[in-house]
Amino acid sequence: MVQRSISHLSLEQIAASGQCFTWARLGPCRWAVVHGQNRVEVSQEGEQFSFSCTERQFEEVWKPYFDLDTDYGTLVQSVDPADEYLTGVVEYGRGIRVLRQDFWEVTVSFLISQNNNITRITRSMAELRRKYGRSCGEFLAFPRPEGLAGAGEEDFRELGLGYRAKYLVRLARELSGGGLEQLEGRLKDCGDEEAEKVLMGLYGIGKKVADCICLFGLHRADFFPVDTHIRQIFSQHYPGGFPSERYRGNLGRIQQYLFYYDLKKTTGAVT
DNA sequence: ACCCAGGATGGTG
DNA sequence: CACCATCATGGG
Repeated sequence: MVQRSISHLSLEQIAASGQCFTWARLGPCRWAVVHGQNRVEVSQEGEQFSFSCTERQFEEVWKPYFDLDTDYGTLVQSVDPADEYLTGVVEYGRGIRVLRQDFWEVTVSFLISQNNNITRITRSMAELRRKYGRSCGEFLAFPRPEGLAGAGEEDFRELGLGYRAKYLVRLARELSGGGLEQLEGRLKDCGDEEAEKVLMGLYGIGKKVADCICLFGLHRADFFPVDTHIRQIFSQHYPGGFPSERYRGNLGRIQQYLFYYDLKKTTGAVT
């Protein structure tokens, strides 16, 4: 058991932020989180957290996963005080962080996410894990490409993937047998622009999904995925353009604050 | 019944 | 190049 005091971290907010689709709620302030072959149960009371793991696992796996080496306090302070909208947005989502998730799982998540809603994405990811997951001790880890490569389009449609089923069929087969490791290796040597281009070369992955993969799966903090929510925000609050340069180095995190706020607003959680 | 959802693809002008 | 119909399917 590891106990830590951590600021700028709300499990509740992150779980509802639409960046990860595989957390399981265990209680009011308690979540089960799976990352690769690791699983942890985390509970939160204010800024007090307890993780069901060893110190070593915390340092090596969960500290990076929760992006705890990034100073969100400084980031929050860097927000332009004259920008009342963004100031409110960051204040509202003060517990948001951008997780450092697994590349393959993020790729599948956001491949499925296109023209889809978060509830359905979450359900499809759970079904994929339930049907094709690898047994990993007491829990199921998300399947690797090999675990999905045997499935056909109809198999994925049954899980609610709809027309995206054919994308996943092809992706899983292409990245089986070392293809995934090869792709990850190649992406390491790429700059941001190049990485985005490489990902867009995959069937079913366009610019927006590629940007999500770069941000959430490759941990490249300057990607700023523009989806329907962000488009709406831009037209409503930044008709003259968003001040990207000011937030260079943290554009992805700023994007996540904006997205989260807009997401809650449309569900009526923001007054 | 209608519109929307963390869009991408393939075809057309 | 820029548009645009189409793609499944559940949520609100």
